[in-house]
Amino acid sequence: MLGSAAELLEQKNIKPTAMRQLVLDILRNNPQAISLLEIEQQLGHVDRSTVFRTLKTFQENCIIHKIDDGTGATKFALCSEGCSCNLGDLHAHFYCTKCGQTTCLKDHLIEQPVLPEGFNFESANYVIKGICADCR
Amino acid sequence: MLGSAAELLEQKNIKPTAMRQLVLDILRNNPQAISLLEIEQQLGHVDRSTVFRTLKTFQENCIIHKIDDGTGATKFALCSEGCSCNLGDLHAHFYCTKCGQTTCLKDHLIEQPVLPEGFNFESANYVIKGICADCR
DNA sequence: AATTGAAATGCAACAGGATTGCAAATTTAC
DNA sequence: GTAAATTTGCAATCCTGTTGCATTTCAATT
Ligand SMILES: [Mn+2]
Ligand SMILES: [Mn+2]
Ligand SMILES: [Zn+2]
Ligand SMILES: [Zn+2]
Repeated sequence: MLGSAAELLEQKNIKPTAMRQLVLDILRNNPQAISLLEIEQQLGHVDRSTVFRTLKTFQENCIIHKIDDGTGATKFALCSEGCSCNLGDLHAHFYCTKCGQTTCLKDHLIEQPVLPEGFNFESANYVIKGICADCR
Repeated sequence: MLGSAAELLEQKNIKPTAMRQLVLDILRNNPQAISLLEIEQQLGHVDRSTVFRTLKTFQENCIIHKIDDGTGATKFALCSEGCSCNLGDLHAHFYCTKCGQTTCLKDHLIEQPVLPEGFNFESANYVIKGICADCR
């Protein structure tokens, strides 16, 4: 893993502002996917829209990917090194119905699906729901 | 397929009120998954919360299943005859990024996933995104 | 160092969807 | 027919995401 958040940002040609470094640090330190609200709370007194736009920038540059786990609040997780956010990087996610945590299942890659004639694949969101190991 | 909506409801031990029959008819006549708002609009002057609770009842009784296609608005589609909403009935869905339609891919069944040690499977939401046959 | 233009931020407001409390109406049970 | 339970309608609220705009920050240029 790269050293500082600033280094990672510069490597992607993103100006490493204070806010961006803080948000990225949270994402890096968090093993699970987290929501905008959770980031906001971990940071304390920050502006929601700034964090929102920060996350948008990160997504556009494939630093993080988003997961729609069905809770209504989009979750975000760090991309792996070398990720290009294409098929081959896409993986399933696990949502624990007990603790509400959302986990990247990096080993569970999403394969090119067989679709009806005329349908064209672009991307996918695969969320598996159940009870996680910590909650049993 | 069963005859009237009323019959289908009675078979599931649900009181076939006027509203429930109307909502069920819309769901049966619609080949694609639809949102609460779309149902509301097709019905004209109905109350959103009543439709909302109707859909909740239908879900609880496995008459319909819900799909979170990432648009922010939950979609609903009729369950197949004999559906128990368990593994074996679960299937993927397709969201067209051009026309916004969400389609049941009934042939694309969701298999029991291989999960990390200690994780327990309950259900899944698998949405494939791309361009549908009508939009090419 | 001052100027200036671009980028980022903070604040406030708004949009859209989901959800609830509660009273009125309808249905069912006795 | 009366009482209890269910369903409905209406209004209000919550929650998340998103945008407009003024202000600030930053970096390049003179
Ligand atoms: Mn992930
Ligand atoms: Mn379906
Ligand atoms: Zn858990
Ligand atoms: Zn389409």
